[in-house]
Amino acid sequence: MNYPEYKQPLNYGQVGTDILAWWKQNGIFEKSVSTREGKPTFVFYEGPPSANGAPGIHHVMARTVKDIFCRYQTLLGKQVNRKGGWDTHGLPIELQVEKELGITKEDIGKKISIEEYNQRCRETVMRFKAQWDDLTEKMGYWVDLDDPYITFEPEYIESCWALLKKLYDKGLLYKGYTIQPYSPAAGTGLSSHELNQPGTYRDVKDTTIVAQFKVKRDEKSEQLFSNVQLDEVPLAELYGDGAAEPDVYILAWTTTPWTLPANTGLAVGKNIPYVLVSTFNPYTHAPIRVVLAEALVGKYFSEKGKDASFADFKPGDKVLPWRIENTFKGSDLIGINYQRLFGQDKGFPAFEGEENGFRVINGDFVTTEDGTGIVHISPTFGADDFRAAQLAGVPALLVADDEGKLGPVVDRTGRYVAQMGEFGGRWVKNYDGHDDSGSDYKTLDESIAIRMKGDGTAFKVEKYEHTYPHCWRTDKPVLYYPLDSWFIKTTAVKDRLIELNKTINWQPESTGTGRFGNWLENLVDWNLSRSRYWGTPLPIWRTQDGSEEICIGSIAELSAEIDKAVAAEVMTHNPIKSGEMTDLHRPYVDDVFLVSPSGQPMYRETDLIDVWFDSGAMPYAQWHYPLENKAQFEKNFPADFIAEGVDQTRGWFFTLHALAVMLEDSVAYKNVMANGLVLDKNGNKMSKRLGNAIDPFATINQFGPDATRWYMIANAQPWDNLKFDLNGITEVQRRFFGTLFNTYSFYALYANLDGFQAREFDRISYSDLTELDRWILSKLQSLIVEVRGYYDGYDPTKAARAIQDFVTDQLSNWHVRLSRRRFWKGELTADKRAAYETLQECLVVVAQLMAPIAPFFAEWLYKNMTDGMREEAVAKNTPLAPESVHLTLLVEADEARIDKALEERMELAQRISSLTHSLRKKSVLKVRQPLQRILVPVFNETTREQVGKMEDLICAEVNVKHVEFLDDTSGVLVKSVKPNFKRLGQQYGAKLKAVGARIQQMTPEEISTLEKTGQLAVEIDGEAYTLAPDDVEIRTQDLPGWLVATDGPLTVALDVTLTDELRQEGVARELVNRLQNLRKDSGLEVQDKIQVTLGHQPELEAAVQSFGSYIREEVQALALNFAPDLTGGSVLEFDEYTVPVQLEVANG
RNA sequence: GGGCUUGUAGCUCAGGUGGUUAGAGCGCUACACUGAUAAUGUAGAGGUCCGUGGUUCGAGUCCACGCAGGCCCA
Repeated sequence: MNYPEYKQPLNYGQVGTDILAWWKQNGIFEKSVSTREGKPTFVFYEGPPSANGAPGIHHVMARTVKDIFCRYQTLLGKQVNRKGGWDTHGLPIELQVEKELGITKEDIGKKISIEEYNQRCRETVMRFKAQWDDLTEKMGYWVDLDDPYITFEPEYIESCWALLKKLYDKGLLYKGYTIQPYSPAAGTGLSSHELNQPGTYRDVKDTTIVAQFKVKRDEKSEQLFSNVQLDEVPLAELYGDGAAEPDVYILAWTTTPWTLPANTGLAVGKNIPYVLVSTFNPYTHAPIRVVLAEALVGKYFSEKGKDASFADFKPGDKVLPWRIENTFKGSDLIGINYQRLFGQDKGFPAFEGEENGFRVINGDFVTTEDGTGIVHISPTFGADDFRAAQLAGVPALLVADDEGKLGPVVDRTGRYVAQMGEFGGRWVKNYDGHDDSGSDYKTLDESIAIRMKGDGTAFKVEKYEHTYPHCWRTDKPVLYYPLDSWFIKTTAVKDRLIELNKTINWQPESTGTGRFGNWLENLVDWNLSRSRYWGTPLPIWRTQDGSEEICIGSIAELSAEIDKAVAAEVMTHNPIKSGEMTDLHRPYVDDVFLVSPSGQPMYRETDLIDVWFDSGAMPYAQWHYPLENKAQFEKNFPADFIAEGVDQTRGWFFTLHALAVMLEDSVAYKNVMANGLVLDKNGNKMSKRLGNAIDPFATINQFGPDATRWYMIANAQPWDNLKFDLNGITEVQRRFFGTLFNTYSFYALYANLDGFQAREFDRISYSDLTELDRWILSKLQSLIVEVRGYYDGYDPTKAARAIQDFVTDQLSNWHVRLSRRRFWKGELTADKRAAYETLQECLVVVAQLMAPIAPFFAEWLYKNMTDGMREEAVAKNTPLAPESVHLTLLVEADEARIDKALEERMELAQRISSLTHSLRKKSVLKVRQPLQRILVPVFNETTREQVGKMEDLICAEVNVKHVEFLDDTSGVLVKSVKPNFKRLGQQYGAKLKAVGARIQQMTPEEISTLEKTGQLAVEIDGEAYTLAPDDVEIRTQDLPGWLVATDGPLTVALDVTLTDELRQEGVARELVNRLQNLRKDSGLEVQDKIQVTLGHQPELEAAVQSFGSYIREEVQALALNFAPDLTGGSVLEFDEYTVPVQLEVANG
């Protein structure tokens, strides 16, 4: 047997297992790299996963994408090294350890030492490595698992240090502060993760204030004082005689009144409309004018008070009279100065830069959803505030502490500092748990509100319920508070980041230009600091006062510095030299003290660095570069290709890019694919909690890795979210893999029967092939071009769909179906050889094309198809010499064999066949009943010629004797016209409707005139038009007296006349069919010869009389006789009668 | 709240540069076929192309504003 045969259905899981074992045994992955030694490289970076949890089905998705392009490039002959990696640091690991130990961060250093804690993290982080490795293998992801980079290893950390020092030396590493969520009661900053804990956001009732900020009258603000409206109505008329001109205030709302004394700016939206309103202060009843967003006027002023009499207003009236005086845009207000709410005159401190504060600035976050459309800015207590103020050059209110160090007006315990006048020492919120139950107890917010009411600077004070984040540990409200951090000055290279990003090929493009591009446009400095324990320590040592510092770039450098410290008696000995310190993590680095040039001791900054730095540093650190392996690094930088989930856009994709630009002035990757999420079949996120997570192992086990991968890739484009439905895999398995398997089985069955073995040489020459063979080979070449194009363009979905359509629609359902007789009939003729060779070529090429996506099945198919050819191939070193499809070179399309005309006329044949089948169906004539002819109307020679060439094929497929053509001259065609709107629209524009209607009314005579003379004069609405043939599409509508079917311009008519001969042939074919069934039911092999005896039946006898030899040949009968007295045996059932039959296997 | 993204048949998806009758596969119904048979063929049912406005002779397609889902960021 030349070709292995398999039982139906094929066990795809088993194919995966078997091929995997074979790969391992023969080191195929290693060979796929080593056999490409010296060839051009394709550089791929593995984004390191974290092995502290079990892998999920979405990892199969992401890794399939990676694998596809690495395998494809290998097929192109490139060398693709794939170094694996593990991400080992970070918060999720710490949290997991804390959960398992039942501790919190506060217990670290108390209940458990940092050393023990980090040891636990180190053990935990690789806990699921075995499962990950198992999945990697089973899903067929080829990556080097033996020599991965691991981010917690000293060499890796040392590389990170070296890179940090490079940045430090370039002046790109600095210490500053940002506004972060902070828990005063716990004395610690909170990560966004901690803020996202369930229950942190709670509804609270706070005192809120709409504050009035008094505008300073100057050039900028003059527009608020003198304008048309006000001039028209004398003041006296409004407020009574002798009234002074009212002050103008800007209104701003806050839910945190305690931040008002720290206000230094007001933000407006540039394009938001604002109004100036005359009214009274509801508490002091003083006449005032206020500025607020037009959209929010209704929130503060009732309809009743609109344009009401000001003179009649009396203190105590509920309804405030008001009138709009003027409108402005936000941009008009920017730059206006106002008076500080709690100024030095009221006993509050002066501060640096004060002269630049108390201005109206732009804030792109300002909305008119709530408040007044103007946002009070206190740069030390809000992230937006901080940014907007920084952009506008508005200072923060900072005061000096006892040591002269500047800080915000709230200390780290949550109290106002002493300088804060009458409020000095007050708690911002109740962080110390003091008794606040007394009836005369006032919160700070309330005290401030009372004071402001008295000052006439409060426009509205009310309790308001809103959601506010709380510390998950202390249950106290979070403060947004300035905290020290180390930053990488990414903003310094912003333009270069943007410029180089434009050279990166993003798939999909919108992620690169949109999500990533916008992120770069709005770049802020990269906050590196993390106040944690398990991570890469920041290698910076500082003196107590921060005046001297050093950034360490290697272990050797650290050791040398320690020596200096030992000499200065800051350290007793050098733990690196003594071998005590082999790990660069905390706490060991914290126990290292260095000495500054001026002799001061230096302590390490206790921060760890952002884990994203770890992964972004992998192009360098995976080779322990820049400390060694320069050549290795340069050979593998930048990457040709990376792929991860779209959620990595601001994670790994960014850190890779940022570091590459800052360190190498280069992109880190040339092509990048951002794949979407894997959701459950209803479009919900998968989660273990909801129980809708798919187990990747069970899935691969059940369906095999190939169907799983194929489904994921073919169903939706990788960058779209995938609604993962196991039924989809079943469908892929049945429709695609099932069909492909059947096609192979079909080939194997008959090739083995014939003892046929395909060879690379000694094949039927191309020119001797039939149209059908040349057609599928032409389609195959077109497919190669198409699929290569899709892979080259990083579009695996289209590649998969093209392969799938070729296999199911073209190869299986047309070529093989029409070729079946060629395979099962008679001796191994040249035509039969041609059929085998054609199918063989198609299957081998399909195996290659599908190999990147379905590596196991492709291997199975390739080996089954070519193992018998291997020996000769190896001897002659031909393309089929490699033992594995993954070691081959992807076939190039032979463009000379692409015959577009042939492809077109085959499509015509397919459509004509389909139409004929549908006609048979309508007249209830089964395909087994031969018919005399079909009629095809043709309007031009080309169509006639094309269909003519396909006549035999069409006849065979639809079982008719002839295809006849009907041309125009016959005069029997009834035609119809359809307006060509595209052309008409361009020509007639608005007149198109009338012209179109007129065309649809064209008479047969007019159609004929248009066709013959090439033009037609018509009158529409009294105007004369001349129609050209291109203006319409002419098609056959009907053939009177015939049964017709149409498909666009194509029409087919079927001759349903039955002659005696046709009838007899029909009976003969029925008989063949019944006998074939009987053969099959009797369990005969395809090659068994038989002897048949039939009972007496006139119609059958007549049919046998005329078509005996045909019948005998079809059913492989040596004899076919009638016996009038035949009894027993089987019975053949025909439409109208039954006949006894005896079937014997003939000997010999 | 912002950025990006998706929305077309029961389900999964196609639908260059606008062209009047919006397609495919699966599923469903009916019939046929039965030496690829857990396959195949033919026919049928199934659509406010998320909504509203606009541009246009003409919008699934272009524009604006919304709605819903998703991701990231505040």
